[in-house]
Amino acid sequence: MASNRRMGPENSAIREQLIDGVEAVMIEQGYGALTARNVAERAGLKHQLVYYYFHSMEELMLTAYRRRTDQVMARVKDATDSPRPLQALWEANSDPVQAALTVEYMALANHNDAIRAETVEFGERLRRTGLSKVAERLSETPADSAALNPFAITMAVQSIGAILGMETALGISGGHAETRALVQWCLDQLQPDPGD
Amino acid sequence: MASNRRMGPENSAIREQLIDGVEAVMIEQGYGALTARNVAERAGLKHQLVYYYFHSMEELMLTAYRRRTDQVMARVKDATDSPRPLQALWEANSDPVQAALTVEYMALANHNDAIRAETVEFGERLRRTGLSKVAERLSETPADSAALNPFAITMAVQSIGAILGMETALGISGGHAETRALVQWCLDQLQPDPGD
DNA sequence: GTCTATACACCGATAGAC
DNA sequence: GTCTATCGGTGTATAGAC
Repeated sequence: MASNRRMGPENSAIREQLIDGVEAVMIEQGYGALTARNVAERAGLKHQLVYYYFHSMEELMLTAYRRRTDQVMARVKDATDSPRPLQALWEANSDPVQAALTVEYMALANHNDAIRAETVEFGERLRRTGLSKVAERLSETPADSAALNPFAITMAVQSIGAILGMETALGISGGHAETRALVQWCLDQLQPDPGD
Repeated sequence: MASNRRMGPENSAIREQLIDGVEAVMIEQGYGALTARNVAERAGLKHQLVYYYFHSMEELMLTAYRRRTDQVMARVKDATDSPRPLQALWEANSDPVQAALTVEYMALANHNDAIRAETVEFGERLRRTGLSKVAERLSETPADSAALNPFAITMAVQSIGAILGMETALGISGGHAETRALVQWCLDQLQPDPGD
């Protein structure tokens, strides 16, 4: 199984270019087109270099996925540090390009054990991260129901934002304006804009 | 372009078996594994039969997709005919197997023009269909805000249900119980169960 | 209707030259 | 570090025998 092929260093610029290539192919052609030849060509490199820097395509994919989850996590942390964490989460969550990539990785996760394991761990961690500051702020406003659980509100906001982004990426727009208005109304009830 | 290859009839049982094969492969291995060989083998047939009943893999995929959208549409119509259309939509929308298939087709739609066109048309139509009865019922209850638009509520319920299903399919469960409680609370406010 | 045989392209992965 | 060359395997699609 383990071959004794020569391998390149982990801090190489070429390595990063290959990972960039994975994301480009993923966005432009989808996970089905993730081949060593496509990825390398997209990065202006020869396809054999993939196997100099990575043991397999699988390893390259997983490395690229981890780089992305780190970036998303950082963005969510920034959002929750803002004065209106729910508002920030909402705005950060409906970018169509990110949504298209998310769909692609979710589909991949459904059929690839390594990506799935990473996705589950990341998904749970992401929700907890988004949660803490939201819970803090939410406790400052009078809740009129036990149903207004911070976990649930965070998930609702993230879910609606995610689907809005996915649909926008495809070109579906029916009901979007109305939905944005509804969410905004809810957010304003829960955490009034200090500027108002 | 157009070859004059012999083609089988459109009302053949083998045709349906091939379409069943597409869905099986889609669920078990993902759209990346949608090859004539895989699909036919899954249906217990030789791969050349694909090209006797369909002009191309593309045509087979599109045919399978249309069969599925018809089924989903029928299910949503049933839901909206129930006494609590929103409640029915909610329950019909978070099935993990369906959600996994939906993710797969959304990813495919992002990179395949024919599937995308079909998805956009279907998505807009599905939302309008879910909408009519919801609007009707909603107008019977006193609305305390213009934000409670039927379009928006339908989309919110469908979005949260879809993400719940997708995450469940992967194995993510954090916050799900809380979110279900929140949605149920909202639904009960909007359309109280006549049985209560 | 269904099969064998075949075309040609592309895949992951490796060996070894430079 | 990066390249040429190569392996066996699999993909779509077609022609033609049965």
